[in-house]
Parts: sequence; C-alpha cells; structure tokens
Amino acid sequence: MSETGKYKTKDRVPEPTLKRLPGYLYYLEQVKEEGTINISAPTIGKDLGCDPTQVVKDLAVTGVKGKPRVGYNTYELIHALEDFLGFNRINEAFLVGAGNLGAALMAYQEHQSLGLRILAAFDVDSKKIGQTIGGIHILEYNKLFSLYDRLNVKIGILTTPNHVAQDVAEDLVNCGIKAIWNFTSAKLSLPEEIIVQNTSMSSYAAVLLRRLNDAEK
Amino acid sequence: MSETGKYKTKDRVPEPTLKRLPGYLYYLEQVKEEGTINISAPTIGKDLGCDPTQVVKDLAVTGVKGKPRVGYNTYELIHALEDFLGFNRINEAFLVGAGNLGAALMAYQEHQSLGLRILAAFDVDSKKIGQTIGGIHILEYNKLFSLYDRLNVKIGILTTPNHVAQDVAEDLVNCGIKAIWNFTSAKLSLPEEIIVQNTSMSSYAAVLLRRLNDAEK
DNA sequence: TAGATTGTTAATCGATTAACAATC
DNA sequence: TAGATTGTTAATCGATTAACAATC
Repeated sequence: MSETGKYKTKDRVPEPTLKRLPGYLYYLEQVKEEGTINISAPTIGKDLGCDPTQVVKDLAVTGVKGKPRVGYNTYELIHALEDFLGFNRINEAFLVGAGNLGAALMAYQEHQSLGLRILAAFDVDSKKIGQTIGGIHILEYNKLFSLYDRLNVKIGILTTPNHVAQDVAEDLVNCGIKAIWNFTSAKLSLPEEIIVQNTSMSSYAAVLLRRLNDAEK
Repeated sequence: MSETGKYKTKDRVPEPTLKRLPGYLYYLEQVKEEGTINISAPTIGKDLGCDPTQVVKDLAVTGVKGKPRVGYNTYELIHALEDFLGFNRINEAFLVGAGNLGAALMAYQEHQSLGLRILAAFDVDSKKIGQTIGGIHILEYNKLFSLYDRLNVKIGILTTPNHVAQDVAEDLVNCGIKAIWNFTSAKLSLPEEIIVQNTSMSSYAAVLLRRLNDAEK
C-alpha cells in the first residue's frame, strides 16, 4: 500500500481497471449534477452495464470506503478518483508533430479535464512553425533541446509520421521526458524506465472491423 | 472454423490478439520494403519485443501456414492480415460531430490504409455545414435520415459532445448502422447486436498518468 | 541427418466473477 | 432487528507463457 494524498491506495493497479476508472468518474459527475449524494455499486453497475462486484473492486483502488446499505459518497468518490488518476493536477506535456492528429489533440478541449496541459508543440515544417492552435504555439523542432532544462515536463505526445517516431522518441527521452503517449504505429525501443502508452487508432479499427465481419458471417 | 476468403480463420479471436495484429501488419510492411521474403516468429518477436510463441499464436488466426526452419512468407502474411482485418476492403462510414476530434479524423490520412472511407460527416452547427475537411463534406445533421436507405453504410463514428452521444447513437442505429466507433466518454445503451467500440482518450490518459505517478512514488 | 522453427497441448498467470462474512 | 450493501476470499475464466512433438 502506498499513500497518495488523502487516501490509502493499492500499489499496482491492473490496466483494465485503470482504463475503466475515467468511465466511473464521468458517470459520477453526471450523477452529482442530479444532486445524488450517495450511490451504491449495484446502481452504478446497472447504469453502466457492468458487474456490481467489479464496481466495488474497481472503486476500492481509490481507498474510498463505502457504507453498507448506503453506498459511497458521490463527492468523495469523484475527488478520490481525480486524485488517484492525477486528473486534478497539472500534467505538463510537449507535443511533437503538428499534423492532423497533433493539431486535433492541441485543439481538443477535453484534455483540460484530464489535467493535461500541452505547453508547446514542435514541428519541422516551416509552414506550421509560428502558428498557434488551441492557444498552443508550434515551435521549431530544434527548440526542444533548449527548453528541456528550463522546464520540468515529463510527458511527450508523439504524433509524428511513423518513420521518424523512434528518433523523436529518443530525443524526447534525452530531454528528460519520462512518459511518451505514442499515437504512431511505430513500436518504440526505449529504456525500460520510460513509460510508453501506445494509442493506435488501427488497433481499435481492427477490433471494430473484425467484429463487424464476424457478425455478417 | 470459418472461411473468410482464401484462408481458414479461427472464429472468435480474443480482443488482445486483434489489437496486436495491426502492429504485425505495419512491421511486416516495413520488412517487405527491405526485400525480406521469409520471416520467422522469433525474428518478429525480437524486433517487436514480444514473445515468439505469442507471435506464432497470433499469426495462426489468419490461417497462414509457416514452414519450419524458414518461417512465414512475408507477402502472404501481409495479405492474409489485411484480409482478416478487413483493411483491404472499403469500409464505409458516417461521422457525426465535426468538432476538433471529428475534424481530425476526417483529415487523418492514415484511415485510408485501414480501408475506412468516411462518406460524409454530419453536424448541427450551421457554421460547419457546407464545409469540406479532408475531402469530406459536412452535411446538416437531419440529412442523415434521408441518406440511410439509399446507402448501405454500416459504421458510424461518434465524435459529438458527450451529452448528445446517446441520442445520436440511437439515430444512427435507426439508420441501419451496425457498428459504432464511440470516441465520447458516454456509455451507450444500444441493442446488443450493435457493435460498439469505445475509444476513450481518457482511458489512455488514466493509464499513462497513473503509471507516471507510480514511477515517481 | 541435424537443427531451427512451426504448431499444438499443458501450465501458469492474472483478471473477472461468484460466494459469503462483516457491517451499518 | 432485518436487510441491503460493502469488502474480502475463493472459484472461474481467459489469455499468456512454457513445453514439446512434428516437420521441413
């Protein structure tokens, strides 16, 4: 067990659980809007279409205690989830590759609710350099190296073309980046202490298209 | 076992496997460029940093047979993977919600390599209607209903604000859509024969931020 | 033939689900 | 008190990894 802020939280939380947590958070925010003070796992499970036991187990990672016959305090849960996921902190990030996807992520307002703040974007395309998207400046790629020791940015968002992904990722690591959110299809080879979160659209497309194909037989 | 085109393929393929397949495909395309005709599972595993046994098992779903001491035929594997995933077919889709994320997906060239063709986008914002992004027209939302029986579109891409997601999803289903690629945070309640692929940025952010927090202790 | 690699079957590991005791 | 719900422990399920036989 480790102490993260106010709540006792479990050490290594399974990835499937982590992925479900934002869903609870979004749901609970809606529920709170409606003025619900306490909410039980069976109710959440019914609304979200998942197993109530799983809800209990998932929410347990936040360290919040529920009351039998009453459930959990909505506000406390929301706060603990935000705290646990780091959504209520400011998580500074650099973005490299201001193409279609990069530009969208820069403009995407939703990131703010995740506490993700993109401080600057970098690109090699002189047509893009100097532009501002969603309030974020696009800088000359080489500027990355001069910024790294003045700031303490830990997250790099990688939206470059696939063939330069590995090189850029290495540059980011050399600049002190600890975690890379990789939107390219490239498989990155990096020191193992670097956290790499692969988010490939094609993986999702694969599941969707295959399931559609299965259904049509 | 079911017959899909040329190869005997397994019926229900586990989701983790499906998600890995595009990674093999991308890797194999690079390998083919280099002129490699045959490739073995241990080689793939070494390059992609995964278990060779898993590679064998994953590739087996395509029905392609490898030769002991030789490996698999690169070209055959690529073709079988594209065939299995449906990337070499034209998969027509409608997109609803031409905001930041929607616009990015419209402009995103990569989709073409997934055989995904967005025929049209729909929005209620009169400022957006009539615009063209990435060659795709943005139409008045209500037009959706007049198009549905003249076309045979099976995939709906949902990039609306969260609070209208459920309503739009129901409209899409009423228009004959069979699969929904849901980029919103809303949990959709739809008939169970409808395939829903949830792709929530916040799930990935949750994993990334939490792992970063774990690492910093 | 010898040896590397496929491909299948068994063992392990981890997550989900079920069962049940604790508790408000 | 009675009963609903939490929370923990056990059982199940599924995917990954390991072992090994088949084969080119």
